[in-house]
Amino acid sequence: MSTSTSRTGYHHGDLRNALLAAGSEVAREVGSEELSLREVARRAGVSHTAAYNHFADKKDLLRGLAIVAFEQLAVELREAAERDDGLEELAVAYLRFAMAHPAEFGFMFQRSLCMPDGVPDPLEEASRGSQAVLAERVIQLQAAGVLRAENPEIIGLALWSQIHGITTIVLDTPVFKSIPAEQAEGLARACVEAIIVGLRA
Amino acid sequence: MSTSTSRTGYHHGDLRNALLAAGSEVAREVGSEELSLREVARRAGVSHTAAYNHFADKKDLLRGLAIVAFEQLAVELREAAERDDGLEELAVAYLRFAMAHPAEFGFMFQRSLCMPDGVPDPLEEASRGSQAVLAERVIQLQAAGVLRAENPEIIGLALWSQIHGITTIVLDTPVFKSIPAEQAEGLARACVEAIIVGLRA
DNA sequence: TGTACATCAGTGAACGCGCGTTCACTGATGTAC
DNA sequence: TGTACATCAGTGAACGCGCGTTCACTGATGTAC
Repeated sequence: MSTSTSRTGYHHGDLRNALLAAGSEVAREVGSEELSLREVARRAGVSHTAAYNHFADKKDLLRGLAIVAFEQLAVELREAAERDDGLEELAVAYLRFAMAHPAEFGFMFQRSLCMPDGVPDPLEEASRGSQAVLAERVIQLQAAGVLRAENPEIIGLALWSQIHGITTIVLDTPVFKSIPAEQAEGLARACVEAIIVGLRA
Repeated sequence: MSTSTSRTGYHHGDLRNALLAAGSEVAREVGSEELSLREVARRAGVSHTAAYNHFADKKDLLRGLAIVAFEQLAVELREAAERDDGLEELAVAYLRFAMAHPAEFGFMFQRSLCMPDGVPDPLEEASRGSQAVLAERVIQLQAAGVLRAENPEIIGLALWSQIHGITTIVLDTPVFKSIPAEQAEGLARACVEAIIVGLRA
C-alpha cells in the first residue's frame, strides 16, 4: 500500500504534501513572517535539504501553501453558497477562513511574500476558483432581479472589496482582533448588508 | 541656527527625524519586508548603532515610521474632506496615500510588523486622527439626511472596510497593481458610490 | 529468478550572509561656580 | 572669562544568530535483459 503517510525508512512516500501540511502548522504557530523552511522540514521529520527535491526555493513552498489555501477557501465558499442564496454567508465564510488561517491569508493576498521579482502573478490560476464563486453569485442575483443588472465585474469588485476590507481590518487591527468571533461575523454581515442595499436592482 | 539638517561634525542635530526620513526612503525602495535598520542608518549617513540613541529597537523605528505616516494620512484626508463634502474624495485620498507609500501602509495596518509581542496596540493613538476624519464626515452626512441616522460606528466601519478593501486589493493584487492610477481611482469611486447608496437615508 | 544500472529522493556538512543588538569608548555640548 | 564635570549623542569592533542554499554523497526503487 502506498498511503500518503507511509514512511519506508529512507523514502518518505509523499513528502511534498507532508511539507505542505507541516508548513500550514508552522504558519499557524509562528505567523507568516517567522516561518522558516528549516522549521517546516523539521516538523515534517526530514532534513531541511529534502525540501529542495519538491520545491525550488522557500518562496515556492509558500506559493504551495497559498495554492492549497486557495483551494480550501474555494471549497468553503462553495459550501456557504449552497447553504444560503444571498451573500452574507459567503462573507462570513471568507472571514472565518481568514481567521482560521491568518498566515496563509497573507501568502494568498500579499503576493510579494511568495512572488519572485518581476514575475507574472503566480497565484492567478489558484485564485480563480474562489473568485468564481462570488462572480457566479453576482450573476445569479442579477438574473433574479436582486442586484442591478449592470457591470457584473464592478459589482463583484465592490462586494469583494467590502468583504476583503472588513476581513483584513478584523484580522490586523488589534481592537478588532480581540473581539469574539461571533461579534466579528456580525460586523461582516452588517457591512455586506449595507452594500447589498446599495447595489440593489 | 539649529535647522534640522545642520550637522556639526560629530553631533547630528536632528537624527531622529533624519532617520525617519531615511527610513521612508528605504521603505519606498526596498519594501516593508526588506527594510533593515542598518540600511536606514547608512542612508542617514550615520553608524547603525547611532539609531539606538533614538529608537529602542528596530520595531520602534518602524512604529515611528507608521506614526509619521498616520499623521500624513490624516492631513491628506482633511484636505480631501475640505475639497468635497461627500465621501468619494476621501476614498480617493486614502487610495492615493497607500499607492504613494505602500510600505508604510503595511506598517500602519499590519500591526504585527511593528508591534512587540503581547503589547496593547501601539498605534491606536496615532491612528485616531485619520479615523476621526471619516467619523466626522459620517456624522455630518447623517445630520444632513444623506446617510441613515443610525449606528454611526457601524456605518463608519462599513465605509472604512469598503475603502480599505479596495485599497489593499489594488495594492497587493498583481492584476490591479498594473493598471494606471486614474483607473484605480475610478474603481475606488465606484465602490464607494455603491456603498453610499446602500447607506442612504 | 538474478543482475546491472539509471533514477529518484533522501542525508549531513558547509558556506556565506546581513542582520539586530551589545559593548566600551570618545567627541561635543551645556552648566555651575 | 576659565575650568571641571555631568550628560548627551555619536563611533567601530564584535557577537551570535538562524537562515537559505549548495554540494557531494548514498540509500532505495523500478526496469531491462
